[in-house]
Amino acid sequence: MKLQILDCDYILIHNRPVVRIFGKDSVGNTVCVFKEGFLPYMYLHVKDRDINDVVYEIEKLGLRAEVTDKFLPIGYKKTPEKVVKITGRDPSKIPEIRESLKRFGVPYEADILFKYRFMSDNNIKGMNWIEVEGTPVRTNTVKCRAIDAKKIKPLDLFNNAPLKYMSVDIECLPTADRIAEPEKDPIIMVSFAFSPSFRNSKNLVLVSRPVKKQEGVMSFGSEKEMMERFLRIMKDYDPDIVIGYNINNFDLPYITKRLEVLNLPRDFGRSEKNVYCRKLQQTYMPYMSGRVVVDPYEIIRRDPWVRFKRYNLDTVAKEMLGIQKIPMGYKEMVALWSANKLDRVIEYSRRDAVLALKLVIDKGLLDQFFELAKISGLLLQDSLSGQTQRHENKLLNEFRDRNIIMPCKPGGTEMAKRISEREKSGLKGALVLEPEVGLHTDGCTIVLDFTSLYPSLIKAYNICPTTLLLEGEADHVVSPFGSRFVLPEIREGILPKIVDELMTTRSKVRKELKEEKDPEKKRILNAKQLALKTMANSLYGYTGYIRSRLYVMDIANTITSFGRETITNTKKIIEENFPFKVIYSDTDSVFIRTNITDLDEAKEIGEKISDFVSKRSGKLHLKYEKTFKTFLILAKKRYAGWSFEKDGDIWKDKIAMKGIETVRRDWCGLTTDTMNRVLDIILKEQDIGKASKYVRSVIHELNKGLTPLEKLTIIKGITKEISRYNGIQPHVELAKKISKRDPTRKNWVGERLGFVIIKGNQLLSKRAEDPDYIKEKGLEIDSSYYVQNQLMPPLERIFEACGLTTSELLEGSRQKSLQDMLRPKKKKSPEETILSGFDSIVCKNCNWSFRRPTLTGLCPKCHSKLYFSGNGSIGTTVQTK
DNA sequence: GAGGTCCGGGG
DNA sequence: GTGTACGGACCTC
Repeated sequence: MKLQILDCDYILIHNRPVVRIFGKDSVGNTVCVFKEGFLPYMYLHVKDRDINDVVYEIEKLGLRAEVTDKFLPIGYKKTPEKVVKITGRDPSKIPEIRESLKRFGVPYEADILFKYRFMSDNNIKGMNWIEVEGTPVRTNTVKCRAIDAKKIKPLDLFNNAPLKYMSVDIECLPTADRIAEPEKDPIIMVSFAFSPSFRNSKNLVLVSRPVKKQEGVMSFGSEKEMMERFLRIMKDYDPDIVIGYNINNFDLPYITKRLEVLNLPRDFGRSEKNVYCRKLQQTYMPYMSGRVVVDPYEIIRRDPWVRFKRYNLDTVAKEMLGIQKIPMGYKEMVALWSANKLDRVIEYSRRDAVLALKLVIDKGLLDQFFELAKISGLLLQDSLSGQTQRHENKLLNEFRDRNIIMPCKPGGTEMAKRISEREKSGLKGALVLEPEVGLHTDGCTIVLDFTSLYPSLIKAYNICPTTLLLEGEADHVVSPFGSRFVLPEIREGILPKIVDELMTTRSKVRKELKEEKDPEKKRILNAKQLALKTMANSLYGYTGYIRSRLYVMDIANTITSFGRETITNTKKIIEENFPFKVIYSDTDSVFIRTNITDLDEAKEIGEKISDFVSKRSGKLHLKYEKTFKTFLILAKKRYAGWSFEKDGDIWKDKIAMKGIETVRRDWCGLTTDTMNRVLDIILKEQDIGKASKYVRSVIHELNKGLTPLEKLTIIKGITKEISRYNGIQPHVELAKKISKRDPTRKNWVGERLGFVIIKGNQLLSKRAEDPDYIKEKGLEIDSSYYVQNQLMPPLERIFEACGLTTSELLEGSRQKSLQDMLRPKKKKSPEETILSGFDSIVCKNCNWSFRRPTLTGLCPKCHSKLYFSGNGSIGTTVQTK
């Protein structure tokens, strides 16, 4: 029998663990595989004691202990060490054993989840396929077919088994003016959406009170009856994937609590184990045995590729699917329920369930997680959470193959040590060169970057805890940071091996992707190459992550030091061999200012430079990324440019921005609009005079009161009781005012308030006013507030970088030509070194030169702790003996 | 620029 | 369940 692994757990039978693997066969049947005979174990590195004495003492405790040879993970050693392997019986007793054995030495692998220990040792990975030989068993512990496995063998199959997806959404009836609480407030509706359909229905709404008979609606006499049906639908449809928008932090915890209150069972997973939500700090973690709980909200919010202003279902569904929620305030819902007018509430609820399902299925939200599970070996449910676990599991597997043992997660004392160590010596990050601030318009600015710089460095220099030369001698590489790593001929590092495998597989997958025609397979291949990239790129982060099992500061420092050296060298190579200047660089990219105006020519030169540098960079590859026809840089990590990328034969342009936000929640629409327009004029027309004139016209309209109130409205939410706010905040003050005017409006928690600042002598925060009230009373807005607090701060920085002072911008004293604009006008402040034209400014103190006076008038160099001052030494190969 | 605090989604 | 765990935006110094 061939099965794809969906979930795994264990139970104790006669005091011995039995592993259960929940799998799907190729036609979608669920099968649970039972495997007996596997026992939990851990290792102990004995310190200051005779190892045989320790074995004897552990055996006295009734545990199996044996001496075995293992490599310790940190520091290169020619030969393995003697460690004790301790085998237990009940996995849940291991933590206790671990603690009691700490007096003998350092425990290793004593906190590996039992299921992952089993999976790792049997080469079984989440979402991968296995071949099982065994006999059927009768059991009432799992609610699907069960077999007792004699043999389990991993298989290499590409396709995925068909899965059943179901989304759930509940509506509750708050009995007070606050978010519903499961202890008190009933569930009034449960809606579902199914893929594939459930008894020919794509969706279904349950209502806890009688309603007229209609398609797709089932009504009940009470909440309890409705929830009983909920449980039956779970059982009958038997989903593999349970979806819900914010299901992790709302619907599922609510349902489980409510079932408890109603005295109903909570075993709607695939086994006898109850569904539960483990609370950790602020958020919950779901557990539903044999199934996977998927929260599109959490996935979308964490996706680095998409950014939305808000992440509520309405916004997200509109942006991603082009479908919105049915508009309804929660108060309206309560009112409609009281009035027994339920048609719209039912459709509202149904839509929510449909949208959540559509997000996951139509947008392929799980594709990448399937692949991440296959690569890391994690179960699908766990692959949904962070990078840390993925790397830990991957490393555990790789370590085991090479007879290396894995450290435990850091405990309290170890963490304290790490924190103080980090505070003392610090972790130096990437190199960000001081940019040549200003508008660059004479020629194209070419951007080149190193593909996967950190993974490439790990590979190129064999950087790994297991190759770090701490003592003794062997042929090695010295990093700019000063750490030594043995050459791969002596010992290939694990990190380099992982990175190599990830990168090699990725290029293979990308090749397949290009040739593949089947859209379904294409989708999987694309998800796979993205997952491989994610894994490769985040491995560096894991080494520097303070809670990592393999936290070695020298490793993280070594990687970044090589990175800094690479960038420094690249800048040098380019400037020595080409007539261009590197005007900015961040981590793995260089920005080159040229005098070339033709896009194709710029691309050609960019590629020529990339090749030239790549040839001199060993295993590293610099590649042409894009061209900016005009480029405006304000500061490190803050720039905008008129970017051109070639799509086939056509150049596609857009305004690209980094660190210059035009959209921010606490900015009004006017700021966003003005900034976008200003950047457009500056970059596309290169007319700073026109841009500044535009700003003045905006201010003029504002002063005359012609700007629509909607453009001036700032929205902020009230999240707690008004009385519990300490400071004075505009939207809170406004809420107080409204309550005073209309005493019926007093519950504000959860409301989002739009306000406009009006004229007056009071404190600013007290001058926030409701836009409707302003219209009604004809109040005057505080235009100077909008100029000073909303418009000017972001605009000032842009114009300042273009050589225009604030007063010039506001007064428009002199119409300027572009040439004039590029010359910073002489300012009278004595701190500033004054220059004209394109010469640079030199700081007397540190000799650093830059092109424009900075906003503060102080040298950016002397004030920031930068890395590149003393770190220029070059990694060289040292031969010993 | 560093360090601390708040808040998200859901009804 | 052999685990204990966010992260981004914003504000202040």
